[in-house]
Amino acid sequence: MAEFMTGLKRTNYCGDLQIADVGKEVTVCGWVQRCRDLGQLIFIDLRDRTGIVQLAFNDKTDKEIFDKAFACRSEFVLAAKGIVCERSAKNKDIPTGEIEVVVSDLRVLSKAQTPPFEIVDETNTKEELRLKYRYLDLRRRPLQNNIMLRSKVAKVTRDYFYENGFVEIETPMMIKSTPEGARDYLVPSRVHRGKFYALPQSPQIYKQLLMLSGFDRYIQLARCFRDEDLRADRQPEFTQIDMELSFVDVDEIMEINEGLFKRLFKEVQGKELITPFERMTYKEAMETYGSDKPDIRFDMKIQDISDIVKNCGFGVFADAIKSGGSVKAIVAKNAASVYTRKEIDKLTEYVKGIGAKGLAYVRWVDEPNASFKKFMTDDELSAVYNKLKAEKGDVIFIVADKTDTVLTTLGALRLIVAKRLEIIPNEYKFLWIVDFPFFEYDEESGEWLAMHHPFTMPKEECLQYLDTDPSKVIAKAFDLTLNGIELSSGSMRITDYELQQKMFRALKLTDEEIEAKFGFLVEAYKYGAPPHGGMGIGLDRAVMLMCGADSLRDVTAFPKVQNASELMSACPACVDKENLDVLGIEVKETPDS
RNA sequence: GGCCCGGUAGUUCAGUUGGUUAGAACGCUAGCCUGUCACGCUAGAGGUCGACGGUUCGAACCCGUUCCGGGUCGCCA
Repeated sequence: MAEFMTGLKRTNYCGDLQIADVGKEVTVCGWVQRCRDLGQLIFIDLRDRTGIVQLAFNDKTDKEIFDKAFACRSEFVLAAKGIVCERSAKNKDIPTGEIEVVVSDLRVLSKAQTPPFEIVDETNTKEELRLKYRYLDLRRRPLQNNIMLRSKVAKVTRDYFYENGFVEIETPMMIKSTPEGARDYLVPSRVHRGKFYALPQSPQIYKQLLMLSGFDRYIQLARCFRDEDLRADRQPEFTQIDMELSFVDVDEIMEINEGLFKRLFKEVQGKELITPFERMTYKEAMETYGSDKPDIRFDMKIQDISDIVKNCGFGVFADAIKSGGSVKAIVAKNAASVYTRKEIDKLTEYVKGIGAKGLAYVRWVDEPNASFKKFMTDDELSAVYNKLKAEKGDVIFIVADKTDTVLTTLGALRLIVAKRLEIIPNEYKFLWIVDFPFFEYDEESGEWLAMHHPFTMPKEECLQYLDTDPSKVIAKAFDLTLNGIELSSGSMRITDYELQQKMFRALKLTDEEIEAKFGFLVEAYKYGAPPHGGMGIGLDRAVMLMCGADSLRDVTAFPKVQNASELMSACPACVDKENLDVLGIEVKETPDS
């Protein structure tokens, strides 16, 4: 039978007690980390979210309490009252190692079964098991720290925006499904048979309408939902620091966000960030890093050697250029010892998997040894090495294909190689990507689609190309990236009715489609709209990077796994037939579970 | 949906060419121990080898199917 706290009240957190507290009578509460039974002495490490403190029990002092301590096991929940004493044998390795609590009143508030895995900071236990017992995994120090850091980020974010005159407004979780973008999570309506709500992919439309209502600076820590496949940095539900500002242009939105990150890193990390952050156009990012979210903590830039090899005897290179593509390379410095023939073969398999036809390489151990050397003259080879500034010890990777393929392949390769060579410095490199193209050519349909969303404002000087050459239209859209991860995405919005109609027409939307999808929004803009734009910052990703975590699962209290289920509660799950009947839904196949 | 990796005690893993009773460490249980702090010492319990089917005299091991988890590509305006 568990005991109660009657007559006791917690006075201190475990981790807060110090040498200065010696002599004080305190009451601490927490979980048993570990018991050390020395016969006539027992030590119990008591843990709460602040740390660990040692409880000391002596057989001779109080037999009744000693026997209680003797029966304690890992993860029992205790309240202990006692005097803080200086230890005779100190432990310099832990913050509370100079003191201990000599217990005069001990309550076993809850016994505990042996947990399925040890609750320790460093664990090798498989994530699957830890996720099934997430509430136990969350007792572990690293996860507790991550979750508390996340809370602090949210707090500082609110402080910052409130101080800057933003209004926090909640937008609905049940909204109209819009067919653009990611797949929606749908919620069937009981009242309206056959109709559905959608969970928001972002509060996009609502925040724009709030600008029309005059709230001119809006902020929300918004829950967002996307029914797409997961990745380490992608959860189906996530939190976005969502904002929208009126009477501003791109620069001011960027500035506000730089201010936020400066503040966050200072208050949460104790780090000074240098602002403004670097900026790079989308075009430059793609051409030099093969990515719209380049990791600029290291170089290994993509270089073009098309000119040198366009007439060479190596068909793969020459043909690629003849058919409008290009030949480009990255140079991995001092990589020849790591990248053996076998290792390079693995990379070749990898690039084939992501769409390239193959991978040419030069492995320079003593002499440059090119995989294609028998097809090219010595002069041509030298020209390549000179152009790339390759040296002894380097490995050159070359891809020849359609230019897009070449760039994305080398961009992906660049990251893999850098990770393998361990040349990525441990620092924070923010980078704005600006001047995104407005349209994206879809090979399948042969149509130009909106790269961002159809309400994105094009740059004024590009409007002339709307009808003639969509590829030349640049959007007032920008992303903020950090260490190769997209942190946030923003844009200015179209506020002019005529221009919006023009954009819809450029996107080949019919009047019926416009009316059905965005009718209410289009109408709203007829009634007076301030110029406005905004951003959404992936809070989870930002916290992940600040924690140095590899996965969003490490910064989300109750995350979902790759197939979008939650292992602890076994969600999603079947529901009662009655519930379905009310909704008019018939499930054809019921899974066995 | 494609590709790659993994699943053996509570946990993390080892397991030879397919061969007798499937091992280790940690954890757990019990005993001893007055200054431990990853306490120490002694003893003990603990296994549907993810599941199903096949090959074989014999399967943790070989083959097939399937389930679960991870990574990745597609996807993510």
